Amino acid sequence: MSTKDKIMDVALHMFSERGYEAVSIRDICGEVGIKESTLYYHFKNKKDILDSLITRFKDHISGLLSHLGEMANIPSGKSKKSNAGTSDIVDNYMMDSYLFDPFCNLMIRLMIIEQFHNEEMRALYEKTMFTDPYDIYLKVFQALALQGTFTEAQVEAYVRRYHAYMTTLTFRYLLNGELTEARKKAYKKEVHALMKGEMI
Amino acid sequence: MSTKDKIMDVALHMFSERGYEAVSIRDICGEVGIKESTLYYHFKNKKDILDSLITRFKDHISGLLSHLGEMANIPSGKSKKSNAGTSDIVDNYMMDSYLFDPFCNLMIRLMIIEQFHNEEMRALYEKTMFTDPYDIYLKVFQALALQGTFTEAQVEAYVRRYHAYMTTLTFRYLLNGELTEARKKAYKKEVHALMKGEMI
Amino acid sequence: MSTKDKIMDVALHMFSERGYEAVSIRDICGEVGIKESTLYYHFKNKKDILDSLITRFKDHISGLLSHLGEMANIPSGKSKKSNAGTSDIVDNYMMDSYLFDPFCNLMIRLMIIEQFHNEEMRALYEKTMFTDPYDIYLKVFQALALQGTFTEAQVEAYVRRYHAYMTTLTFRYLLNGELTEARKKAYKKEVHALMKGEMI
Amino acid sequence: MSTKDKIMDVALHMFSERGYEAVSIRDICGEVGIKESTLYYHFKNKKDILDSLITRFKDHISGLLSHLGEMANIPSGKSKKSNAGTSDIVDNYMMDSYLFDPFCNLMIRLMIIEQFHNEEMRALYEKTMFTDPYDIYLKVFQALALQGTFTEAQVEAYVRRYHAYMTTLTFRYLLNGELTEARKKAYKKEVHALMKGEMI
DNA sequence: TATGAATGAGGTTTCATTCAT
DNA sequence: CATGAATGAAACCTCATTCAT
Repeated sequence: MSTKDKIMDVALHMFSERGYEAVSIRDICGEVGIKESTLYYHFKNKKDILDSLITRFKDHISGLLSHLGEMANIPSGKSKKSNAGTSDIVDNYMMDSYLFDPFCNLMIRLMIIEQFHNEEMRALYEKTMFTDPYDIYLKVFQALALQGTFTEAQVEAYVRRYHAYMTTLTFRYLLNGELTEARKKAYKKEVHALMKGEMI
Repeated sequence: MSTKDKIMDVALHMFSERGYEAVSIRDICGEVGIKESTLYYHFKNKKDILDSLITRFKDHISGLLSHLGEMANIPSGKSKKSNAGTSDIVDNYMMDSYLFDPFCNLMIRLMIIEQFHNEEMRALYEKTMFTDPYDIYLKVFQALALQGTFTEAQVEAYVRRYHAYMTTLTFRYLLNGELTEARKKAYKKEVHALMKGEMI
Repeated sequence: MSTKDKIMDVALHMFSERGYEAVSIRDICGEVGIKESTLYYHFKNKKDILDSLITRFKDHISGLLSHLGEMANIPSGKSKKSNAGTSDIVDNYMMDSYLFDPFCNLMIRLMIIEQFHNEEMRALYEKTMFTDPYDIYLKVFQALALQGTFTEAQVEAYVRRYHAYMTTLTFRYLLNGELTEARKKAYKKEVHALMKGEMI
Repeated sequence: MSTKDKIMDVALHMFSERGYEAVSIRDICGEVGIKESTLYYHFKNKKDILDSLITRFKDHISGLLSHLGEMANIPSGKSKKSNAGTSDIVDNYMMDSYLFDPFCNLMIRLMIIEQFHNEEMRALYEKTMFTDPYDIYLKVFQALALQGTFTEAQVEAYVRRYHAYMTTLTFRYLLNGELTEARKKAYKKEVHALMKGEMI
């Protein structure tokens, strides 16, 4: 990993634990193993590290969303197979590539901290934690409705419900202490249980 | 308001916006209108302000819980009237005296920020945002079940669902930007709508 | 003991350990058990405590010296008895009432610390640790010479030697760590041994 | 001289006059001509300056002692010439390289101040002002005894006496006010006079 | 790329002191 | 006598940053 990447990695870990302001350049450099003056070769200033992280996060998110968009455009004439497919979307995209992804998970934590006093962060947080997921779930449930799993009239209520479960479980299990494999597994299992038990 | 209370008030507002570490004694004193040295007459050190806030919060919470405990012991032989009563518990205690309460709301925000690196905060956050509310809802729904609103078998699922809605809405509307009267009203309305629409 | 005396007592203990500047009003008041503002009822300011101590010390010293002066004027026609008497002077005055006296001992320690940067203290230190003792020993040895213990010609050399022993032992055993009874006893014994062994 | 050395030099001068605690970082930096923040580039904290001085002093001392040890091993078959040699040891090592040495002299003053409340300092002070010198004088006088200057039986008494003279004169003339060339000269002369006058 | 050396601004805290009660 | 409340100054130290090498 390049020095620049190492800096971003260490910075994100620290920012997401203690908040941007509470982390010092010294803290970061100490962990990376470079002198403070060296950091300024790679970044204009402290803010620049944060900005780079945000940019990288936005790119990651829009990558995910565009992937998802392509998927949605595939004609749904795929019978049963695609049923599994649609909820796999949630597993693969929402979980594996987003909530469970180390980079994204830490970015979410950082956003949660910063959104209280940073409007840019608030907007991003709102979008990536509430708006986007809702839209994704909506698409998924609409696809499921097309497959006859349930009626179109039920879609909105189901989406709301699913979104509520996912959000609560996320805050409770994924944005708390360290994100271990055990926690991910437990989270996934509980989501699937709720999906089957209360969604039909 | 005494100087000490003013300090705690200002400190909480700032801590809950920017996090404990990012707020300086200078910031607090500037807002309160005292010299920094004066603050140290009232508090041993910066940490002491935080500790005092936490103590006050814990007292507030345990006050609420004990009140609630007394309520639960009142025999439920009150027909329809008490139905309204049980969900009033949620309105009065969970909302008006907790989520909407200016002090508690800011303490929750502060806990959210600090829990990422402070184990004491994490435990308190887990308890006051997930464990305690769940237990409260459980009591309320058990009372409702006794009144025949729904079967006992349904209680657990309903509690889970209600908790999920409440939590998600709380994070989305009450722990975001400023807590206005409009937001509180909207929140209450939406909760009631969900309650009636999806809980029967 | 009056509050004022308690303050002086505590102050002297602290000053003689850590030096005047390094001891704070807070330290003193904390130990005495009063608030800082109370101290200013008894003393004009911090310097005033030190000045009071110095005044008290000077009074003590001049009391000792005038006592000693009276003794010296007593005609020495007392044969053997007065021999013991003259060296009792050293025991009673130099040791019991000066070097071993808790107040004086601590004042000497304080002077040692302060004399490095305080001319008033340097003068007092020079006088009470070198000049005065030398003069006292001189008187004692002159009395001893009159009794024929040794010749007048030897007096000066004996005084120099005795002074050197006393001073060295004092710095080594009495101005070091806590002044315990054991240390005093050991000191006295060693002085007497040297006196007998090397002074004839 | 490097900035770091300049800091240590200035710090020692100030510490040895007013005591470690009473000297502020500001005082030191003002004299050195740097900003306070610069000092923290060279030293971890204030204590680190003191520790560095102590380390340097201990190194210096052990350098002297090991030199002295080598000397002692040289066979004494050198007749009269070596007589002068043995007491030159005292002149060169105890005086020129220790008591008169600007660095050591100031360190001794510092130790005297600090030993009253700092056990590490007390031990160092005891060793370098009483124990080590006694051992050195013992070796010198034993060498002189071998040359027949006096009998072996007299050695211990002579060492005690010499040590007492040296110590007293040191406290009186070398650890008092500024250490001028005149004072050094006077001190040396007086020591030599005593040596010749009372030691035969 | 990386570092050594420096800095102004600001951080938390302690200092001696005052003054009304 | 004693305290509660306040303060300006100064203590030690950390901050992000710069710049020559």
